[in-house]
Amino acid sequence: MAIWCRNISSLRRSAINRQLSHLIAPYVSGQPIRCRSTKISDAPPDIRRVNKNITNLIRNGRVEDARRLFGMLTHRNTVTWNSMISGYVQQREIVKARYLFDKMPQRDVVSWNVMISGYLSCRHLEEGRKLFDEMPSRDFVSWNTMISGYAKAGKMNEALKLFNCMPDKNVVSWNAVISGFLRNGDVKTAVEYFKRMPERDSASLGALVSGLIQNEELDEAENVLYEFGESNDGTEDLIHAYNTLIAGYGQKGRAGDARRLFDKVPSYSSAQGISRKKRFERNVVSWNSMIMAYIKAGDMVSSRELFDQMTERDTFSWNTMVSGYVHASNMDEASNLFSKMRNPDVLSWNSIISGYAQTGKLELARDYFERMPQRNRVSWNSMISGCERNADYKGAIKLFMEMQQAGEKPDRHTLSSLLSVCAETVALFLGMQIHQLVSKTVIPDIPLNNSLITMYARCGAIHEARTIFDNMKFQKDVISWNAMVGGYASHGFAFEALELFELMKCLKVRPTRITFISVLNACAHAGLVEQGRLYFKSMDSEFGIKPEVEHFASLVDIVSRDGQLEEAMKVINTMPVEPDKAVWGAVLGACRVHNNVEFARIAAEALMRLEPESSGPYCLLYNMYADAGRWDDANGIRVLMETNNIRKEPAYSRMGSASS
DNA sequence: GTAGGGTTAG
Repeated sequence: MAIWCRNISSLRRSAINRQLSHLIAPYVSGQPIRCRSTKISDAPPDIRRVNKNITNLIRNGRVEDARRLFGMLTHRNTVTWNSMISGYVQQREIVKARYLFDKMPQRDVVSWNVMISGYLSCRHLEEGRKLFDEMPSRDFVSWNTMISGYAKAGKMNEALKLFNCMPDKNVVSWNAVISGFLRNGDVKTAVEYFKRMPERDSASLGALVSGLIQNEELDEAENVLYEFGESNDGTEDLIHAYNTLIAGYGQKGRAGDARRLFDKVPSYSSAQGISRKKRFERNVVSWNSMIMAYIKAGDMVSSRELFDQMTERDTFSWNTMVSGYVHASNMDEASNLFSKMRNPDVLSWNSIISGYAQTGKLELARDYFERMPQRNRVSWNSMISGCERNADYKGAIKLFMEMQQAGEKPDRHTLSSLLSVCAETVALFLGMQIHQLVSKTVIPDIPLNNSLITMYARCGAIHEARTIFDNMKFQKDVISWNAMVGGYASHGFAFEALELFELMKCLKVRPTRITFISVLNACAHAGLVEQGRLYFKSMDSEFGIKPEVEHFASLVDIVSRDGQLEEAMKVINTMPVEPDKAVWGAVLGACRVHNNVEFARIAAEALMRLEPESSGPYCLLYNMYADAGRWDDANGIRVLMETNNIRKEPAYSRMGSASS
């Protein structure tokens, strides 16, 4: 039988063995361990088999189980030790690995190599190098491990030193240094070394092309593809490399270039008798990549054309096309295509659901959601975030409860949506509970921390928001800053908002249009007229942000609150965008405070045009006329209201008392 | 398919 132990019956009695047999069973010839001691104890010691079990446990992430098995063995060979050490290395448990390494009776070159690679993957370069220098003999792997360790850590000088004094380099050594150059952005040297390589294998060209694409060197990638793609070496995976570049062009929105490359690849190879794998011809990935390129460029017509031409589509092709339509907000085509599918998988269903949910068709989304054969976390998240974005806050919470009942655990996306719900509904208590859930279930990343800040800030818990913000230390993005600056600004902490804004500029965090909305708002509330003007000017002059209508509204607000109503009108008359109700609302409010009836009339009339149903401007103007004793004008407004069938809203009860 | 190095497409 599969497990060999010297004294199997005593082992069997022990609890640990019961556990072990349970967990080893699936990996041993698919059969549970039979506890008939005669059969097992008669079995010959098969270390290879035991080693395999250890490896399998490790492969399934059960290193400690492997360790328990390892500890029970009476016969181990070097491979047993090496496997166990490698298990710890994979788990980054370098101390435990080293303990075994020091304890093992005999080491071979693999033991050293495993240990070295363990140190390198934990970024302990010096320790790795120490072992490398100590080891009695080295093979290719030892050298290459060390070289790639240096290359990955960005220490190309050290990598090259080793590479140059390496007695015999193989293709892996070359690949390691070249990918090191590429990772460090040294494209030129990478290509140079690639050209100098004595031999290349199937991965060399593909790795170079992909590395060049990551360095935004798409044209260079195309050059090397032509120069080296045709040579005898490395042509096996030529289509792979072509596809890489087609996809690369696609991601950069260069659908034309992608197509040019796509057209260079024959649809069918004329070479007969060569295995399909080795022929240079379009495969389904080429087609799918090209379709994606068109979708990325927003050309749904061409992508559909290509899709229709395909003779062999896989689920990926269908899903790409469906999600393309979803992103183009063409839900009719998306669902049309979806209804024609081979087997929609969970991704296909999720595309449709999120498409409907994001476009506000929550009932349709729910309908598909109910019908899908299998749901995953993304399905739930799509529904919840759809509800949140369409202001169905109750629906979002209800779905979350259903999700928990269904046994699906929330992830950062779920929690982020829920925090947005709390922020929108100013539900501080629920928000705090979600915060607890965050602490329990995930390590918050930047977006999730931003959601927390926004939630607390919206709920007025500005100190809580600031605590999260400060705890993020250097892990902030501009959204974190915006959330905090905006939180201060909207709760009347103008000074704190501006202080933070200045700090953010000092730290070279580039503000966005959102930042300036908060900053200008803070200035408006704090009455900082000149500072507000300066900030407004700096938007374009310092940061190249063209002011939009919201910013103009703030500027108008700033100057008109200060009583500079003529100045406000000048801004409105010269601004390049159409003034909206926020702009005129600011003017009207200031006119009321500063008692400027003439400008109030202009502002109110503009508002009446923009919002014909609202009684607000009528009421305000009425009150102003009444206060000024201009009863004719006041009555004129009343008549106008009756003519236009405007009913006063309860919020404006002040007018009722004034008129009666 | 017992352990160690580089690396490639949607």
